[in-house]
Amino acid sequence: MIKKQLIMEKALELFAQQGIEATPIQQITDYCGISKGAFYLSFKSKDELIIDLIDHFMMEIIADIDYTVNNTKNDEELLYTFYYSTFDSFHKHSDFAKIFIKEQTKSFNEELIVKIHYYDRLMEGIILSLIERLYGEKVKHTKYDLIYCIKGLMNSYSGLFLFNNAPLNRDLLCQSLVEKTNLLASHTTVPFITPEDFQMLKHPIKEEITMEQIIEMIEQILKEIEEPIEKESLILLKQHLLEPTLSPAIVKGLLENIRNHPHCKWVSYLLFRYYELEK
Amino acid sequence: MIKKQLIMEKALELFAQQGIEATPIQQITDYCGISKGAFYLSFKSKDELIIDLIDHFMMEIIADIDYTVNNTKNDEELLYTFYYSTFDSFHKHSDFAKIFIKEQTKSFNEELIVKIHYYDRLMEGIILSLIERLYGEKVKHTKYDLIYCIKGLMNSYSGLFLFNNAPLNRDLLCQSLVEKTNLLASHTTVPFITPEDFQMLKHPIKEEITMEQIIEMIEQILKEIEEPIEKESLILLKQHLLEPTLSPAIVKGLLENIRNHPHCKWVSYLLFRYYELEK
DNA sequence: TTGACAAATGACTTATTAGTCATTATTATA
DNA sequence: TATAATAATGACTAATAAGTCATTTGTCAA
Repeated sequence: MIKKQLIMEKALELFAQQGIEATPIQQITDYCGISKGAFYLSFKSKDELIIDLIDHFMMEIIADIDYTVNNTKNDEELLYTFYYSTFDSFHKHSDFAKIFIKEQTKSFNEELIVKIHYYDRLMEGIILSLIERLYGEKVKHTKYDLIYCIKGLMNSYSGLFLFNNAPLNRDLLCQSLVEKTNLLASHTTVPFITPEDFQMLKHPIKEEITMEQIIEMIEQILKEIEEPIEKESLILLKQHLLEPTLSPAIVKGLLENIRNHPHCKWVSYLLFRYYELEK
Repeated sequence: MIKKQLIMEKALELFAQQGIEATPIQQITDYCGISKGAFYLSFKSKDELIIDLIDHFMMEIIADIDYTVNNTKNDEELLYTFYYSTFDSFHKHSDFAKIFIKEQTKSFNEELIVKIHYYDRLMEGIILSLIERLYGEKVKHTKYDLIYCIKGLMNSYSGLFLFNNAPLNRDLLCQSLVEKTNLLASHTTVPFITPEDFQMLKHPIKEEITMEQIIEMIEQILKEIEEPIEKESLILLKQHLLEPTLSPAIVKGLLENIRNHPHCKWVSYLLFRYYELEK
């Protein structure tokens, strides 16, 4: 279903320029060169389009960052790599990042708010595991507080480069943030957010995903993509889920095959977790 | 014009609950117990209401913070006082802070975007003068960078308390932020934002205001308020602007009279600056 | 070539809401 | 009390945009 992708791309562009509310379906379809009716063959409603956009891009962004963090073996580079891949993702999907940062909540439906919360918690989870890995016991009392500092810094500086088209020195930015993070992690003695506070902001980061859900997602993706390698890899992975026959090396290779396809990032991330191929 | 105030208050409440776009004029007027037509006797349009809300509250918040900072003589307390009065203002006007944080930009008209920029720059100006006063030459190369750190921290933690009705320990929060700010100010060696970058984000913070504009504002306020003391003080201050006759002590006293009236905060702030009664 | 099926179209329906204005109610004044 | 001036009303207009569906267009197998 290539049409769906076209609509999502063009809609995102218009949303970033004008805002979501200010962009009528008609304008999106005109921009795509299709009829208004055709839109409703791909999406049930405008809200569904918005939800799909958020899911698509947040999944991709988070899967990217998490993968990068998990595959950086050298602790010295970890923090830098984290910031770098985060800003890299924001930059790559800057249209999405713009609407996401600026149009949070509004009134919108409950589903959207829950979604945004969910991805926010996921991001916090990644940051937390990074902090624990880097600083361990030293930040026992300050680690949850540190999460909010990191989020604040990221937000402040990313706004700067999303809404200013001046080219910026991403290397310097990341070095600078690494220094700041290390400073705060090493010397903070008065944390504001305690472990209890953090728990209180409930909604577990987990949300275990079942094998059935993954299979369903694979079937969905199979309908959407054409590339033969990715397609075959997905089919094999699906069969392996139903009845394990492949060796770990083959599974890992298949996952590498699909990892960089935009439609597969999320599912490959979930499968990596499912098979615990990395920690 | 008490009607205008009523509409602003009720509208703010509904905006904070449902979002601006999602709140029709009819609902606001119903909530006020007036007719729809009456709305248009007070405001030319819905956009004017929004602009007025932003002006009213931003002026009050910024005047408050600036006044507090300028009247804290003890440098030891300065940073703490700054954070405390900021969060105090956010808390006092939490409905406004909510819509302001969440609904930035959208598509909206040019005027709004310029307004928001303007107040953002004003806030940066206050933070900058605070940093310069506290750390002086030591932060020559990092002060502009520090501004973005402080803004990021404020944003991160204020979001936490605006959208979580749990009571929070504001004293601890401020102590914690003071420590963080001091850490960053004392040890940062790799700033990201250079003085040149900061200049590039142009639009001067100044925007000098003329005496005529102040007089016009006073006349506007005189139509809106009833309290006799404030009213007389304003009339005397206006006369003094046209033809200086009062001693500095009397002027200062008159300004103190109006300082805490919601409608007068901005004008009193401007007059303080105009007479340079404090630095 | 034809007929069956699917894909695509865009005029239409329905709903919402900003803003207007002729009419009515209220208040002030003579 | 009568009259003029002002304030308030809400039915109405006009504009916009989401979503529908009868009709047209395109595709492909027989």
